Amino acid sequence: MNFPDLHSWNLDYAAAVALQRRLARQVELTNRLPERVRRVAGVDVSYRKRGDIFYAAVVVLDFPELRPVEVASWQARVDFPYIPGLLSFRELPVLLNAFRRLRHRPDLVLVDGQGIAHPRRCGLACHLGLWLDLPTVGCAKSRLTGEGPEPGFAKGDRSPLRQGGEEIGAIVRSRDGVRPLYVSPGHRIDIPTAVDWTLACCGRYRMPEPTRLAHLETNRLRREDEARRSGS
DNA sequence: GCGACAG
DNA sequence: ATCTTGTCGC
Repeated sequence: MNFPDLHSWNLDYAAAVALQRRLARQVELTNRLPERVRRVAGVDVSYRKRGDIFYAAVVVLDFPELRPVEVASWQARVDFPYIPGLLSFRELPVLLNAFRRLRHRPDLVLVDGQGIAHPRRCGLACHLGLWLDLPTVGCAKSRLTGEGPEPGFAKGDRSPLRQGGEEIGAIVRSRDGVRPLYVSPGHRIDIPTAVDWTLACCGRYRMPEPTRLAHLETNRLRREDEARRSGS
């Protein structure tokens, strides 16, 4: 897998928005998953509120066992600020570098953030899917845009997430009674299938196993690095 | 101008 | 995302 150098986007707000509009046209919303999905990956990024060092991790699990089979990570300084709608410009570079260290190519990637449930239909999951040329799903813990009714109480209950006339994702109950997830396609997958895979990857926790484990790994890395720094 | 706003 | 203590519920 080869990746261009992304250390500096060198983009202002208008240019980033323009780029997203172009990228959104390349997003595919039809299923292009292999007949048999054997490996599902989850990605996440962690950092301090007041700190520019980002820790990214990608965890690959086998399916349907959902056992971790490989972990890759990367850390780097990030200067791009958090701007609602431009999250991918902040987290994508360090994430791609973590992916670059991966030996096994996953069949599907679950992302902590939105897919097409984004003002310009180009959330982090879409941007990552396009870069990696892989099917991706956005599994966000909260809403960025769109509206929809509260889904039922039971695990698996869902309701459509819409913006204007279009359906951009689903509000999904991943466990009984928990706050729902905002699921939307990232790339090469449709909405119902994105929901199916999200639920298929959920164990006894609110977050799907791939992103949940990536989150744990990312926090472990940060604690480790911070301890290493204060001790030297 | 005002409110909303993934992580 | 992170900060941060105790507290409510299974």
